[in-house]
Amino acid sequence: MTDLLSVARLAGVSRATAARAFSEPDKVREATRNKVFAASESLGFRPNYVARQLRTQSTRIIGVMLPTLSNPVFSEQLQGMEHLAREHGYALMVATTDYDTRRESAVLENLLRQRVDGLVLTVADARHSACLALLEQEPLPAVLVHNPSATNFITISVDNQRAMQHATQQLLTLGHIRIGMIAGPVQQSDRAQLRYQGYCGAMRDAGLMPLPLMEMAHHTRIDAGRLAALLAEHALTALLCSNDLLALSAIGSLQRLGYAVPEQISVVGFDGIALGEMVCPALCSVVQPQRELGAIAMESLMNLIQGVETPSRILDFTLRRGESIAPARF
Amino acid sequence: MTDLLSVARLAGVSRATAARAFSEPDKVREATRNKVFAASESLGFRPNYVARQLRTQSTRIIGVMLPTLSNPVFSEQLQGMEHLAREHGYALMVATTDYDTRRESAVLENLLRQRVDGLVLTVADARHSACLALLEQEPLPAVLVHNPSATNFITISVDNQRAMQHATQQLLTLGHIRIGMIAGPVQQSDRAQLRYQGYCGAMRDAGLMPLPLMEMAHHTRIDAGRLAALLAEHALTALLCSNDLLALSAIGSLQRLGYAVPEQISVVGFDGIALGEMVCPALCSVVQPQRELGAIAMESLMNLIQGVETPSRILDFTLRRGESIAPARF
DNA sequence: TTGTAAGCGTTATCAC
DNA sequence: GTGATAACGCTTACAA
Repeated sequence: MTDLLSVARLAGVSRATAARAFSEPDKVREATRNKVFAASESLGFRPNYVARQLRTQSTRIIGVMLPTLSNPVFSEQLQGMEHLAREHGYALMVATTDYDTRRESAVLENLLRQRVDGLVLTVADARHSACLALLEQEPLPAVLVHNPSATNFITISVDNQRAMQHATQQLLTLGHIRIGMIAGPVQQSDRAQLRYQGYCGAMRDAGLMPLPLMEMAHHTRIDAGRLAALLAEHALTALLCSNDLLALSAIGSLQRLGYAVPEQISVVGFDGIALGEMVCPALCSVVQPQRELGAIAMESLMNLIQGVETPSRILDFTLRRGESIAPARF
Repeated sequence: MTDLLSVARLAGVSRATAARAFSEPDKVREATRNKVFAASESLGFRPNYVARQLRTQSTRIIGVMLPTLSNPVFSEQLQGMEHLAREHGYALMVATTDYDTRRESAVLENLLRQRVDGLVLTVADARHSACLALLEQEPLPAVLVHNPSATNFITISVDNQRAMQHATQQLLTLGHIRIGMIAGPVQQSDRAQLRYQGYCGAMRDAGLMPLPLMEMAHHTRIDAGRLAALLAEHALTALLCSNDLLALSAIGSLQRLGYAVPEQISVVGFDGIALGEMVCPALCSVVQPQRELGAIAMESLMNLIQGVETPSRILDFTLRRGESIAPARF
């Protein structure tokens, strides 16, 4: 691959002039500039960003760390970040962790070695995170998404607890009393824990005993057998799920078990993934602005990088009514 | 940030020795090595990959270009690639194009300037792609996913045409005759076109006239009004969809329109996304191994980078029966 | 086993 | 306006 020096030679100018022709075109006489461009063209010159990065000490790369891309919440978030980063001329280096804290640390270390200009990350549990502890020592601009419990960082998220509390109240308003909640591996998700607290709060406010959280082995798939047992044991009429995939999986399982949704049992999800609206019954869900979470996080990071102070933000959620909840029947 | 020279000085050795302590530990006496590590530790040294990349002319970064991350097919594929790349010590630089050929070219140029060691890409239409034309001139290892029509490249995909032909035959076997097909913007997807050809082939083989492809404005969402018109006009009893999101959207719309699926109308999707299995009725779909497509593409790329010749591959599909198709009723 | 020194392809700081 | 030259932080012959 040709370099700037060859271009300069072919154009009959110095390397400095060739460089200027690209970066500060008006500081170069037009004739010279054209010679440089012609030479560049004929040699198939392509600027080497790595060299530039080393020299300028700035990579224009943003490191992105996410638990998984198999959940649309995160891939939509990533899509939102990608668009915004591109607008600002930044590229994305993306890594996933599968909710594994050791991978979180390894990924972070890698990104730091790559000298990314900033980070947008979502960790499994911000309160017990070696990775965040390390990051705190670093002067690198960083924004967390979905991790409001990381109080030492700038975070972008919705109020998970209040959101789930709101959803629970909605069910209570519909006359439900025996309401249960399921989640994926809860140790791996501070979000799920906050959502459970929201459920508990709403139940207690209504003078009801919250049920223990039913924990599934997988973040996004129901164990139909255990679900059936849970329903029977507590005679549930409504089910809250800590995310939409779990909720959709629950609805499918329930229907196969012979339950009518929402006539016999109401189901509520969390996240508001696009698919939830398409299926029938449309999923009732706490909608968080998925792309916007990513886009705003990236926008905030861009500010930080430019030295502009930027606040943490709690974005609004909405409860999408859908068709998967109905008044309780007695 | 500290550099190797400072570490070396603190350890009382030369820069070369410090470097070797990291890259070829056994070529350094243990005592020296420990001095280096200790110095490195106390200074908080972190290798600068950018400098290494410039020096070694190898970034250990793979460029990834995908149409969108909003379709699980692609995000799963990316997930598969990410795992494999990480295993091999490569990082991923990810960009999306929204099926826009101009963005494809821009993204490619960027990735080339970043001097990625290889590329895994999925383009909108491999037969008309400025981006691939450019790439052909480059000596860079590259693998295409989902673009079997790119004959000058190594491609990993399923046989889209045969797969859709198979699905269509399945419907024919069930007694369906009036079978229609819908797709997203077909100009933007060579895959959709291949799938349509598969449908046409099966229909003709059965002595039936294929219907024109019904093109939706969006890749992943149905226009319910137009769908209804289509159904009525041709009195369809079965509907093929060029992807699963479209199919799920179609099922939802149909149910809201009062159709029973599959009793009145059978629906078949394409891709085999995980969600399709969860909903009820479970989506009948041509399943392609999404993660594997990504993983194998990345594996092939790793081979290419090491100079090992690697063939294009057509992976097997399976038809998942699901619950969204049934025998035709007369 | 360790040190010296050149070089990767830029950008930036000087002079002219 | 343009040119010479020194970094940026690392790897790697080659020497010692």
